[in-house]
Amino acid sequence: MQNESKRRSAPKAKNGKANSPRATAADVARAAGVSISAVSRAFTPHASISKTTKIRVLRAAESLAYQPNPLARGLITRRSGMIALLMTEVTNPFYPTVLETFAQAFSKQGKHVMLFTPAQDEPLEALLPRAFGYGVEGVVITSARPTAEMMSACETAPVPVVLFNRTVESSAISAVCCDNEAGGRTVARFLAEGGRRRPAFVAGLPGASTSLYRERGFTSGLIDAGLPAPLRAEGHFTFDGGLQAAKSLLSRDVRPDCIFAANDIMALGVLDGLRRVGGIRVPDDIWVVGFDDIDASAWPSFGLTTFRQPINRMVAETLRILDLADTDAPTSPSTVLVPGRLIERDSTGRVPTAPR
Amino acid sequence: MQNESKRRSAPKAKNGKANSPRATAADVARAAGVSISAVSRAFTPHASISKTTKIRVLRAAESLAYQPNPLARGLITRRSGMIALLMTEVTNPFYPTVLETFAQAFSKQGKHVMLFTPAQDEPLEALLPRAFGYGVEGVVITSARPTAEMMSACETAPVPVVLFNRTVESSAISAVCCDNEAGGRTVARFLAEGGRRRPAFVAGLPGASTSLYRERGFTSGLIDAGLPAPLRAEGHFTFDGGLQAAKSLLSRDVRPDCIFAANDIMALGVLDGLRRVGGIRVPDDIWVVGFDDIDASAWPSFGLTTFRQPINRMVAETLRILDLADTDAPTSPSTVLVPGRLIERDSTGRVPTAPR
DNA sequence: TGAAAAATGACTATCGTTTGCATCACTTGA
DNA sequence: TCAAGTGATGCAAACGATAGTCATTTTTCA
Repeated sequence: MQNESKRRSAPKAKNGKANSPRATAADVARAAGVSISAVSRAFTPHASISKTTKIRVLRAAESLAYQPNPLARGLITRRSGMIALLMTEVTNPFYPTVLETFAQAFSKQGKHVMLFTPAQDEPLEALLPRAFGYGVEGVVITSARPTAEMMSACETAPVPVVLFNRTVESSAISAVCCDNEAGGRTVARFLAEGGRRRPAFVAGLPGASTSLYRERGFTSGLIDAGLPAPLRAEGHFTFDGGLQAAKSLLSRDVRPDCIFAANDIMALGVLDGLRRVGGIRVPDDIWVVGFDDIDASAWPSFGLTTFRQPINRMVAETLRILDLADTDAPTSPSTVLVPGRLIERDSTGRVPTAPR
Repeated sequence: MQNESKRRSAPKAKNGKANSPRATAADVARAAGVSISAVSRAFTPHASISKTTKIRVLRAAESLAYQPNPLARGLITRRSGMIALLMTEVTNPFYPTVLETFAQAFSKQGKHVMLFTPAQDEPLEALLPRAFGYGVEGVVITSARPTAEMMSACETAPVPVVLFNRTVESSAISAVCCDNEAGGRTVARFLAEGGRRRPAFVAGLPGASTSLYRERGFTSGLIDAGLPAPLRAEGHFTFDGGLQAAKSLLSRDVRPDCIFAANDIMALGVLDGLRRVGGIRVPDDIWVVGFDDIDASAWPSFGLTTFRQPINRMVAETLRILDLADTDAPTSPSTVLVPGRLIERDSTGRVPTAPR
């Protein structure tokens, strides 16, 4: 006796739209012939409820298209099934991919992503209290340089906070990051083994931890291989910045024979910059290496060799930390470094010895 | 007598984090010496409250860093200050820009974006009730082909729903769209005036309204100009699809002398595809035109002529509709077509007569 | 068969708001 | 001077759930 078909007595709302009256727990209880408590228990994991009544409730709930109201639930449990994602710039194509990966992953857990972007020069730390007000179950900060105020706000946060693709010296807050330093070192070794002798580095924004660590690893890797420290230019993490950096680097006294850019979008700019200058061929004259492995890097026009960040694994690690912090154990904040790997394409020549 | 300094009696939460006890309306009421109702009214526009008590409450609220809890408020008003954004694919760089523009615009109104992406082959219409459960004040559907079930779900929605960059025949639901047909026609006229004679079109996904209308306008524009209907290939809105489409088009009996792709990412693929085939130069032999004007189109390597979608205006129109639908007036759903404009770059030659 | 354990329902308190209603203090006009 | 009108205010009932307590079944297992 399913009574699912005729529930169309929706009265008109004031704005002229049909107001489908969402079923409440009471409705389900009535339909299933149980108490409201039972309904609540049916939707609470590990609650004291028998299998039979649970499925009875769930069946009734389904036929009524009932879902516990997350607002009401969140009001009392303080968890509304939402995760806050703080991000600033999305001009770098790396981040949309990150965003989608997160959205998908959370979706699988029945959680939803709430996006927080600071309005015109709004201080980032102002977003945190607002996010907490919504009862978010966790905060992921990505693509945003954390300030000191921010950090202290994070430490007193009522829910776990994870920095994504950012690290910070103070280890009072968890972070998930590709192993940028190792990445830089890998690139250095690769270029050295390829016989390159005059390296250059294109940095991102000054102060960005990613750029910093990549440069550190790169430089130390070069020195270990007996090469000089790299020439240096800044590219602000943008395509145009990379393009300008390439021009700047070519105007130096010694012309580099390889350029490592702190992210792909700059590396692509570098490639385009080199093309604009006559007589330079990639990879014959100059090798170019990026960092991220965004879609465009694989396009035939570029064929950019790059150090791939394993977004999926990084996201998975982030979820793990968020979940972990849920348990009662006083988890200490951890920094997770996920290894990446070099993807060879046309912008570099073959390394003579077969790479192990 | 501001007592803002000493409120640090935060007890430790079970997971070891400091639990800063968000101030409630009751706290503010106590501090201001008024009732809870007064606090509520102070935060409600047009409420019956005297100026003096209002500022007294607001002052107390500020010193306590109080903000009304959106969850509790949403429970009763059914509006939680969130807007749902339904999107599926973000591989097309057009959409991240859209996303950011929306996030920024809503942020300015004190609203927040909640992202809904269907998990692995989940039906899109299942997302709507979930969104409504969260008390979202509006729904923007973008980058998702609306199904029939979806449409009926939209019509009975308790809040305004707007299709972004999608149109649907049934005009029971509002839509904001670039004028795709006019865009296609503009491109056709441009190519005809440039002396092109053998046009080709690269379609996106079959059934996508954007691709459909662009093609319709393109074809009719060609015919008006005395040209034949275009050759046709499908590119699935992806770079690789465009690349394959280019190859396919070149293998036809008559080789086209211009290619219009339904979006930029495919057009870039087309460019790369043409490059792979020897002896073809752009724009000398073939002109290429895209649609969207994504960042990469302006990169020197591509220099893609394209029809720019005015994202800012489209987003602004969407906000206008959402706001409008808030009022009591029974607004009938409207379809807004925003005009775009052609951006000329290197992938096309100059049109002989100065374009008006 | 009996005792312990598990499941259930009824009830109540709570989460942090908004809001209808009643109240009360004023002003105002006849 | 009094009735009516106006605006500000507080009280208490929602909103839709969860969680705890307690009494009452039902099931489980020696």
